[in-house]
Amino acid sequence: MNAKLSQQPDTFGFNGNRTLAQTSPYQILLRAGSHLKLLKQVHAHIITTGRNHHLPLLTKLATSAISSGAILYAQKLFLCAPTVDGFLLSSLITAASKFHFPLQTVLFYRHMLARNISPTNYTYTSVIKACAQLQDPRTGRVVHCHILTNGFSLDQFVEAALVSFYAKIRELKFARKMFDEMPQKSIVSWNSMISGYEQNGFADEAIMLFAKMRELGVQFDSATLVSVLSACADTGALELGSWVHDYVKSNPISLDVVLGTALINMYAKCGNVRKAQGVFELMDEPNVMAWTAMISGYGMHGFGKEAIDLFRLMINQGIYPNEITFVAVLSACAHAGLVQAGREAFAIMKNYGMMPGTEHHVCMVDMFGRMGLLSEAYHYIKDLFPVQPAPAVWTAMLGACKLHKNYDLGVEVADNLFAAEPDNAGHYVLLSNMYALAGQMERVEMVRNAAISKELKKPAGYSVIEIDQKAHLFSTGGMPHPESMAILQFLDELVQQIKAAGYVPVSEAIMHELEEEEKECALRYHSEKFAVAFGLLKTRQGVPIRIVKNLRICEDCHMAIKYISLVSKREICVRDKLRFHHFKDGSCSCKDFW
DNA sequence: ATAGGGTTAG
Repeated sequence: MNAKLSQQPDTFGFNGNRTLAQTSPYQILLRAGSHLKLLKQVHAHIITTGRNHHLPLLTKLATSAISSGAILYAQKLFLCAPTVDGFLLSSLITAASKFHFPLQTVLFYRHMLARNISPTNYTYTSVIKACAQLQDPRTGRVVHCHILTNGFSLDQFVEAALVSFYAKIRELKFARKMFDEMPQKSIVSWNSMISGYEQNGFADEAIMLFAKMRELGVQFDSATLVSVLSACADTGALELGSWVHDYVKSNPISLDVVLGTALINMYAKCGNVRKAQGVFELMDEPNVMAWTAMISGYGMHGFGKEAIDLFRLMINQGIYPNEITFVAVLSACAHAGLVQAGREAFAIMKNYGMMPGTEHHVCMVDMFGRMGLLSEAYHYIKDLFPVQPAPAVWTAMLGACKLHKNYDLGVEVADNLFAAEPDNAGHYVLLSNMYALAGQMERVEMVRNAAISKELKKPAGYSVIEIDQKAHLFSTGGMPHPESMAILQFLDELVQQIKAAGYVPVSEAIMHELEEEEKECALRYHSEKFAVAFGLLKTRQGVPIRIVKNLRICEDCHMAIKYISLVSKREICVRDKLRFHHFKDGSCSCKDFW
């Protein structure tokens, strides 16, 4: 609205009283758009012409102020208003919610209740959305009660807002119950539910619900597909992701920047960075998120130079990078060993008014550490003082000490990590390995005792491989795969073959198993070896094998899979917690910076 | 005289 005028504020103004006198105050307000300065001029005009008791004018003025971001101004207007009616309050509520002032939305709602003004379904959608943004379950539930008692629980919009609210406060079971019980499910409620699953880490449920949507013949839209693509990216479901892409191409769904970015992200995280590139290159006007997704995609595949070049191109095109862009760039430099480029990128952050945060620190330490610049990495951490390094920074440093076999420094770093986050079970293997390597057996014992007394369990590693659109999961924890005997037999043969080719198992550092039970299923092989063997058994020669793993790949599996790619003449692509490893002809794209 | 909703990307 008024885009033309709002882009040219200089052309607006009070050029003499004649213009003013001929224009109605409301018209002037509309023309002011969402320019606070102009709005204030109009406000002054309203006052000087004695119209500041006029509620409709004040209402429009207040909502315009909110749209310009001036929530305080709007609140003052409200407090100074001679009278208040339902119209003013509901306008304030919807505007405050729409322009992301959730706290004020709820405050205005309280005013509404205090004045015995009856809310409408419009009011409730805005207020519930605000509660979701605030992550405020209590207020949200109270408002839900108001909805029930006032008879708005069957309103399509209100219901969708409630499903979205419960999903966003991670009450997914309840959200699903509401969703299932809705007699009329709008497309937005489907989308809310699917996105709720995906955002909370339940990608499989998101995909299953989408499957149900298709089964029932429910129409879906671009927002649905965006969430589905994110779910595909989470689980590495390339086949479904590609289906979505094909669907978009052959149906009248516009490939806008959001959908395009979701596609880039999906292809990159499913191992096909060239396809991601193809989507990016076809985008009309990629914004900062699209550029960042592409840079990040290059980075996780080890294409550091491509990432840097794209970043420079982005800057040259006048796209303003944000914090996440810099994480993508620095991480790309770390994974490709581009120390100098990383330093330069880090240095220009301040030109964009940004302070490096934890994730940037982790990237820098990781980058120096991987390249063996341990002392530089360590000084980087020390120079953060008085900022206390986050545990993730110590983890990166510890990994570097292990990689470059500096056990003295490693012990010191491990002590810091243990002190910083004694309850994180994910660190225990790394910690006890480092202490064991340094011969500090009493510290190994300490970690072990801490784990036992706090009943901490290290997260179970698993690997997933998608075959004929079906995901097969291999895990040290849960259920064994139905064909595990045959797979194990094949794997044993495979290991004999790669040993003959020169593979020597990398002996694990002395590992203290935390529990006997774990030792029992401490199978001969990690899950990724199982998944690779299964993939070789189930797919034809020439078909690349793609594995998604939840933890980082270990040195031994990395070595073994290099040899497997050699003897089986197969391309094997493993996505681990941090990055991709493309194995081919006996070597890996990560250049052994696993 | 006045306005307005729930879902989606890095």
